[in-house]
Amino acid sequence: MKWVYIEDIAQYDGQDVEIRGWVYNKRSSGKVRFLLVRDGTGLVQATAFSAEKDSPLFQKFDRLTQESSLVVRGRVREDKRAPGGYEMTIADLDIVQVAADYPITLKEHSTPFLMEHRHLWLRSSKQHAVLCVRAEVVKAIRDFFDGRGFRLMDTPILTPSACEGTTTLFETAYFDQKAYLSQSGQLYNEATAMAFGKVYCFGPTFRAEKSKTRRHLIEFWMVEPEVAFATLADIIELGEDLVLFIMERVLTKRKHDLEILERDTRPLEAVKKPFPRLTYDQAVPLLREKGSTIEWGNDFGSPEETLISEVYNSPVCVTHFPTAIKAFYMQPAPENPDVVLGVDFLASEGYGEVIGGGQRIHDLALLERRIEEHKLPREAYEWYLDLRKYGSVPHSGFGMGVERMVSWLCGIKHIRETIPFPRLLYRIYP
RNA sequence: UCCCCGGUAGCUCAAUUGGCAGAGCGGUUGGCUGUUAACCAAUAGGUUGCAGGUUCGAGUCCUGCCCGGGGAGCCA
Repeated sequence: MKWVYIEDIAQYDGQDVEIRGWVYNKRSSGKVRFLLVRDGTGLVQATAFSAEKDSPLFQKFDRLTQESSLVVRGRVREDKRAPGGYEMTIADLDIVQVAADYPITLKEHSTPFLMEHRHLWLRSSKQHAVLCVRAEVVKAIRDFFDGRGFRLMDTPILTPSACEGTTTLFETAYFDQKAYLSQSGQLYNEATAMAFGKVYCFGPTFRAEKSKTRRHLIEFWMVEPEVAFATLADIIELGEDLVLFIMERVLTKRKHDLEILERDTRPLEAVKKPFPRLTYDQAVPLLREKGSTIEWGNDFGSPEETLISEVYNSPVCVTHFPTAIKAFYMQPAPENPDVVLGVDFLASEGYGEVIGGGQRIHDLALLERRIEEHKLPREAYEWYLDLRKYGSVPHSGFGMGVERMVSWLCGIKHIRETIPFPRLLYRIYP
């Protein structure tokens, strides 16, 4: 008998097939038995009928517990009463293993309990849906950049020095030296961009920040494109196109998962190019008008991001932040060196910053001065300064946080559910 | 690091002013020919996070600690 996956079951209407999976739930009603089977691709109801209640099939059925593994064989038929619209009439079943008391029931559980059982929680339908969306987002990101002639240039995870500060780095032994886990591939991206023109890196990044909010992970995935000769305006457009590309892909290919998540997709469908642009100078009075106490020169906090996303029914691009609060490599605006050519993309519906980036300093003398002002060890940046000695050009790039994007698309409030095994401030298990 | 909240059965939660520690789910047993987190009946299940204190009496009040959740700062 043919082994098929549940996601393909509609193609086998009227045929005998075999499904290999796990018990999601079961119900019995005298001489009828209902089994909800999942196989990783979907859920299907399998039904067993028998005139005698002690039939061998029923005896096997009654031994099954939640999450027991099994092989069921039977005929597929359309049935409106079944969840999913198709049902299998069980001819025979083999038990692979009878599961011990499964801790996660179909009833409510607290977050600490579910996080403790994350390795099992992944089997639940909503977690399954979120992670399918994540996989689709990752695929969309790669398709987007590969389709536009970007070269994937992976940057190292073990690095000899900080990209920005030094307080948020994980330190590790590197034989007789110290190494740090990467918190951004950007500096290396600038080198590969000068070699390949358009590049991106995509991988995990690590920040030892004692952040304990629904928007932060200690280990998260970031995609970072870098484009030689691109200006701030070019990179903003690239970011818009990327966001729209991912959104369209997920809305078409993961529609079913968004339904499972009960995501109202109308706000996502309404997102259009161009996103509203707002300079920092314009944002500050707007925020104060809405009740924020922000002063010119302060960075946005999460309340400020939420306020802005409430004003616009769209993602918003905020640009030209004060030089003092941004990274050392940010290019000052030509008309006003107190602000930089940087951009933050704030997602709609209060999902916060999903993209941050901008134009990098390409002038050697200015970059040297900034490294000094930020009290960074010059010797660690010699290679980086070389990029400004040998054919320096204006260039720009950004970083997009995968988990924040997934959380926005899925309408999931907490970022920890958007990665299979989240690393959090007080949780590294499982 | 700081602020707020919580910890009672396997799970989710109750417990009046400090006065017999309970319910639903899950488990087990039985019943039911179309269930949708099925339903009905019965049943087992407790070091109330840990240590100390107040009291005739503490799940409840006090002190310290541990663990977790939400937020700030910082950021994607």
